[in-house]
Amino acid sequence: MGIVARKEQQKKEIRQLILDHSMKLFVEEGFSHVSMRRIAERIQYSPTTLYLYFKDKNEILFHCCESGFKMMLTANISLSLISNPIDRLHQMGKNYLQFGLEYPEFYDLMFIQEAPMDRLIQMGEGWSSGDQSLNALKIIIQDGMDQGLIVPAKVETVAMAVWSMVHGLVSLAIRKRLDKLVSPADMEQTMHDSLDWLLKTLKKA
Amino acid sequence: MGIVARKEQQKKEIRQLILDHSMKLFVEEGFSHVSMRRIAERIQYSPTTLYLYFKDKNEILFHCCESGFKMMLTANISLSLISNPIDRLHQMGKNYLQFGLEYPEFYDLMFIQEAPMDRLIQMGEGWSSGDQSLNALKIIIQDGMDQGLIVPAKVETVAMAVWSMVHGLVSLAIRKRLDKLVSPADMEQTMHDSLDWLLKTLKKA
DNA sequence: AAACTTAATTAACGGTGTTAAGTAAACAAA
DNA sequence: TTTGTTTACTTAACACCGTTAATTAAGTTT
Repeated sequence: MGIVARKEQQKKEIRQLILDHSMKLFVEEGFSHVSMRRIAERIQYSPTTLYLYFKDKNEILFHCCESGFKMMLTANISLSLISNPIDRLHQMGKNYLQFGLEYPEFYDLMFIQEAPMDRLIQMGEGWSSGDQSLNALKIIIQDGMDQGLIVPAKVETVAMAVWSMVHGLVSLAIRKRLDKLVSPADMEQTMHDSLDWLLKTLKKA
Repeated sequence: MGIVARKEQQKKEIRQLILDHSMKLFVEEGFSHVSMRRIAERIQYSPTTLYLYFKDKNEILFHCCESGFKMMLTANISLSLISNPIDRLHQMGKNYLQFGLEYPEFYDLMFIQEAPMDRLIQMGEGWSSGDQSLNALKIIIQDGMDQGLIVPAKVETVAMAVWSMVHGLVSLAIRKRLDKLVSPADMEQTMHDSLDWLLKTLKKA
């Protein structure tokens, strides 16, 4: 039994090796340059070996996606120090923008590409990391309403509105759609201004 | 001279033929299934013939993109009948959501894919259709502020915020990221609720 | 009729995700 | 210890993709 356990350990190690180098490829050379053959080349294995550890490319992307969500969650741990719901929501938004601009390739994978979602839908359930962030958003908004700081409304509606705006900002920026609205130099600032504006308008008068 | 003119006319007709069938492919089989070879197959030409009429695939995508913007503009002509800036902005948002949900493949091309923008950046200038919609948005917001209906702020900031939210809604929906927040049956309604909520919060108290 | 121009083609290159078949080493049973 | 079997991996191949170069066939000009 000791042998079979060690074998499983080795299998896990190679799985992780594949994922690690996949993520490195994202960051270093961009999402579009990540192919099964390139990943294989990096870890000095044949391309087909990857299929012994993952069903297909989507499964690899999905796991990289998961890592992205974990990065996002760890960036948000300091949020618990902020007690005021509005301030916490504001900081959460800032973190979201910062993450998107700092790791555009990961953001792409997590919120824009359809490949990882195809895998997710295929699995049926789960996506704990993603749900977790979403729940955190809903709870903050609910808290804000309970404390009379946010104009009351259906939580899902406001959550969707807030998330959509920050996602809209990041995804339009990543896909170069904001260039005609503001100069590249002012872009990041204006994005944060828009977030500030939302938070201000959100507050109960 | 008559002959050379007719030749040019024919060249334009084939160009248009390529674009028409490309757009049909989008609508009928989805963006991912549009390849040079598939387009060529549809118009009964060899794949390489396309390169006699367009520089590369991005150029075809860019022109399809342009057609998408024209569709959007014609959907917005009735806006001029609405005098109240808030109402006009609201209807503009509704039209935006409707367009995105009705023609997701076109929306994808216009606001999500990077291919058409690469072509645009390569050309340096232009993109009149896109700029036109953006200007319309800015003018409405400016009008609203001038008439004291919208809380005053920098126009670019509010325009970016509003656009980002509706784009966020559509793109998250298209990329299946809203499924965990609301059930598919309630999605369209909740998206409109979020838009309504924004317009309500936007109004000057 | 010969020379030239144009429009379209076939063949090919290097790339992609993925599957099937083959190989060599490690292990199990005789 | 030798035989059979499982395991880990590779090579070869398929069917696509965007794109370029070379080639053919038709039409126009001289």
